[in-house]
Amino acid sequence: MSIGIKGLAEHLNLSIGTVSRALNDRPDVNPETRKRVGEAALALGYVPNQSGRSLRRGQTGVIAFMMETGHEITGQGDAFFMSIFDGVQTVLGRHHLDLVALLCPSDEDAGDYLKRMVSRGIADGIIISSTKRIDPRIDFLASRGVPFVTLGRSSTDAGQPWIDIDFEAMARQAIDRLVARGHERIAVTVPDDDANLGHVFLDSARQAHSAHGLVLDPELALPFRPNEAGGYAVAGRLLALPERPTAVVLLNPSLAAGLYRGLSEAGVRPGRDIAVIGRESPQSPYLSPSLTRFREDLFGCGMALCEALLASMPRYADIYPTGTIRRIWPTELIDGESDAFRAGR
Amino acid sequence: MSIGIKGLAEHLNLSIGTVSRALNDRPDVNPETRKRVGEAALALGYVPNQSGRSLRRGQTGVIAFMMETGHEITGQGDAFFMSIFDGVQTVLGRHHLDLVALLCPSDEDAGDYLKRMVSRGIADGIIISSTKRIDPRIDFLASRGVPFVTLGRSSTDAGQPWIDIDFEAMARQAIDRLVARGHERIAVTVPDDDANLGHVFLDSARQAHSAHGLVLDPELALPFRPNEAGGYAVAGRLLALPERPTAVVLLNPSLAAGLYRGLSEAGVRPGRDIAVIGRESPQSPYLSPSLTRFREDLFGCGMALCEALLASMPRYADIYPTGTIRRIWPTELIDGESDAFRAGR
DNA sequence: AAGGCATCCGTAAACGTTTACGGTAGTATT
DNA sequence: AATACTACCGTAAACGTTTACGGATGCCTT
Repeated sequence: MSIGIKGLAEHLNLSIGTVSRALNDRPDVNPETRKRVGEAALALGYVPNQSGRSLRRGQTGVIAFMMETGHEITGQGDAFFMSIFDGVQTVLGRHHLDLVALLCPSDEDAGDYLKRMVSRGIADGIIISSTKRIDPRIDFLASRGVPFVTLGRSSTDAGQPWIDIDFEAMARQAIDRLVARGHERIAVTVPDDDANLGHVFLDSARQAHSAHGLVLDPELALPFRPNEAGGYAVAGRLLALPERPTAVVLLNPSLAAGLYRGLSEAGVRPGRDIAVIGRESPQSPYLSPSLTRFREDLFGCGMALCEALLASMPRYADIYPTGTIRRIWPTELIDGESDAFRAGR
Repeated sequence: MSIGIKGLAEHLNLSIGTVSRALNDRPDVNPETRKRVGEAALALGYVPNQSGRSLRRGQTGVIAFMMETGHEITGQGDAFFMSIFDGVQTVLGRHHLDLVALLCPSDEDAGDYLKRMVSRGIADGIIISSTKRIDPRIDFLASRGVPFVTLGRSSTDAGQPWIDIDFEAMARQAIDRLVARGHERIAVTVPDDDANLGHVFLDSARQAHSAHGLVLDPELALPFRPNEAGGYAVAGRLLALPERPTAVVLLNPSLAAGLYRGLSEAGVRPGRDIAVIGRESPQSPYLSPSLTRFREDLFGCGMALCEALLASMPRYADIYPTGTIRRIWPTELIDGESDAFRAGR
């Protein structure tokens, strides 16, 4: 098809070795020759064949981010992943690495899919997200020796680096705040699958309750699907409870909009009739009444994630601090009006 | 690192050629040998090196879908891309091909990014989405000879296959319907960039107006950002118009929720005070009053997209109909209450 | 002037596959 | 029994790079 390094070398009356060195900015090549080669490459539209290069170098220059299409990327928090991608790509850019997303079909087992992609050798390192409490992908990647990092902890531990948002602090702060305002029946939301963050959040919420001498009614742990419709459904379930909670904490960014819609249809107004604490999303700044919510520096989180990955790759060991990086990523509470409602005494 | 075909061959006392043939299910190899090889491969955990294979075969077995992270994947219609992915992957699965997403950083030129990815040889075929009226990516891919298909037409035409949603019909049906209900001041929404669908939609809306002896007031073409906040902004701009339109047509699936929110804050109720026609999104089934909206079979669209791509690849020429496929994908109007409002006589 | 050194470049092997070709058996055909 | 065919397998070249090694040239040192 197009020209290779061989054709380029012939055209320049040089050996392919020299051309390769010139293109890769290696030391022992005449600056003038280097210039000639560069110009000719541009003129002839030469692009290195990545397969040949990967074969020889044993690396691809690509980092992969795995996500599942069935879960609706967006549902997990809209700008959430996009912001993280931006952070990841910022770091990758410094090393001439690129990012691709591995899109696991909804009807396929995530483990099988990952296995296929890894055996394709599509990437030098992998980021997996939405970790489950028990996540076979982790053991698999570890056994294969592929550098990887997880966004989210897991009880499946292979000693890999991870970055995770501080859901403990989130639960504690939310509960503390609500209890201080007189609430005793506080609903919390939990994912409807084995997502690890759900377990972390629920455990912490329970602990925070007992720290105040309260106990979290199991009935008040409402399962959700991570999208707007899921928030709407939560509103329905919440209003249908025999003894209505006076407050609710939303674990997922997408829920607030749907919850607001569901509540408003029932004439229940956040901040006046019920206290709501949620998470930052593209919609949240526009919600009315303004949402009291947790926000994270997701761009920074993406950067940290990427740095943790690179630090675990031998090739970049000299650039990034050694040792496996594991960080709990801080979250910040933004005051709004949605939790202004105080429970009766 | 791990075992290669050479080690496998030594372990079996076979030549690498035979092992390769056995693994690739080629005819001239003893069934028993084939079995032995397969078992040994499994036992030793052999996985073919994709770089070596690609180098030799000249293909990667991967199809790439390019999107821009800056535009917020979700913003362009949430489940929109996810449904399309599902369709694409269904077809790809039939040919042992896989899908990856190329995530162009928001701050990088889409053309440059694509150029890098193509030169990486990361995929055998490329799908590009969100085509612009003038889209340099198209010329580039054509000049490189990479098989590709676009989701969306463009005035940059390189003879490539495309699939595009029927925005003409959408504009026509919406305007016809609204005019029939007495509306004469109908606002339409258009993307705030050079997206091709914006041009198509606006042109058709104009034609539909003149077919009824009306003219579309340029002031009523409201620019939008493709997400919920964009819908909210549209509501604001719409209500601020000196002479308020009696109807509005939303081109993007994400707009309706934000628009509803904006309108409701101003006490304006869709279907009672203004007619609204939008597009299907994950939220739309839950909106109240129910949204009159256009819906497409996006799963099927993804399949068609993928088939159009494969049909343009010599390798699959015998499986898919020859010739470059270009299809306008039908859209369907779902009745709701949001456009019940009839303009005065 | 002979040796040493630096600079630049060519040679060839290697990365892990695939595949056209030829070779060796064994079996069937004349 | 010579021939032809089939079934299976090994050999080796090829894909497009990178890179260790050595060779050639010219300059500087003694």
